[in-house]
Amino acid sequence: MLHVDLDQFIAAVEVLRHPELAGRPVIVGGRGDPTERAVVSTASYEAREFGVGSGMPLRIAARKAPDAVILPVDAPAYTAASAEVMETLRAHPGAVVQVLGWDEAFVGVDVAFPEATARDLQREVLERTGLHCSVGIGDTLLRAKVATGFGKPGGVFRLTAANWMAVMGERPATAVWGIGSRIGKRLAAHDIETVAQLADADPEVLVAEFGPRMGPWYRQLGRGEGTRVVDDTPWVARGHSRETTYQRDLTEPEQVESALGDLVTRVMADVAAEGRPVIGLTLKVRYVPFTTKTFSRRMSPPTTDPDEVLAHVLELAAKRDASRAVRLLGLRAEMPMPEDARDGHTPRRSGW
DNA sequence: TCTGGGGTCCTAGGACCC
DNA sequence: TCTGGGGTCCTAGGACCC
Repeated sequence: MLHVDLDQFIAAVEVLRHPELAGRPVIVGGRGDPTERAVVSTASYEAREFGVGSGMPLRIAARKAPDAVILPVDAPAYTAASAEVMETLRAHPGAVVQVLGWDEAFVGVDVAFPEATARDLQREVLERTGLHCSVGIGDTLLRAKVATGFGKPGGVFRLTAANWMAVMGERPATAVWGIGSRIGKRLAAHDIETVAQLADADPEVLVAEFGPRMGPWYRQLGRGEGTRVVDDTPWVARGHSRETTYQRDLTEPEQVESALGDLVTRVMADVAAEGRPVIGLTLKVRYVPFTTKTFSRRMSPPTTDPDEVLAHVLELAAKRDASRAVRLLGLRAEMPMPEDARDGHTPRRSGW
């Protein structure tokens, strides 16, 4: 299968509609104001030369790349561009498309020369959308996904059982999709540093450290093994959440109450669009010294009434430490899965 | 005057029931 | 002067991804 990943997607969409920005460092994040609390969504390759990357505070990014053009996030524009890209992939004969996000998808094809298909897809996407992409080829979703990184920008790379260890074995375990820095540290505590060491790790050690499910799972990741089928079953969201980092910390109870009302309104708008009730709520509170608490509760019976949800949210909020200023509030509503989406009918995790 | 926003899944521990 | 064992549900927290 193939994994298609648009190059610097958000920045590329911005350059398409602002051609005068081509070749300049472009940073997209927040409301485009580097004095605000926000982070970088995407930096163009020119901006990355200055050490700017995704997730970096916008304020720091502006300091590193003082001449960069900083633009606000325009989600509807990226959603539209993404839809155009995915339609292009689906239009390729025989392609099964599993969308992972705005800028990437797995594409299942049954062909003798996947490199040729990869080049075809790159050309089709470029011709129809003006966007460049990199393509990974693999015999598992994981290998295809990891392969794409070696193809960037604009290239094609293949990773299979035949070359996985040769290419990945000596790299850090965190080079694998699904092993982040935290798990990397816990692995290192057992002298598991590389992909090869993870692949050969003692299963009992991993089970003892990570549990009966995640232990064997991480070992499998080290081997590059996993799903071999692209699943284009439409995604069904398990829930919807909204969160806001306030530009000025909330100190008064009335401020918190009104902010919670806004959150409930936004979350319930998404929930109402789904036509499924709320079966659980999680309230997230980030205090001023950077600490986060969550409060959750099940809803029985399920409800679609925003007023009822608000009453429950206010009860949850009463559990917070009211003496501390609030920097962020988040609310997640969990919804029941539709009958026909149970038991793996919809992919349990995208891509895995 | 560091540290967004939207998702998913797993684990631990306590409550509760039989 | 004794409190097993299995199962499920709930809450809180952690980790990962784009």
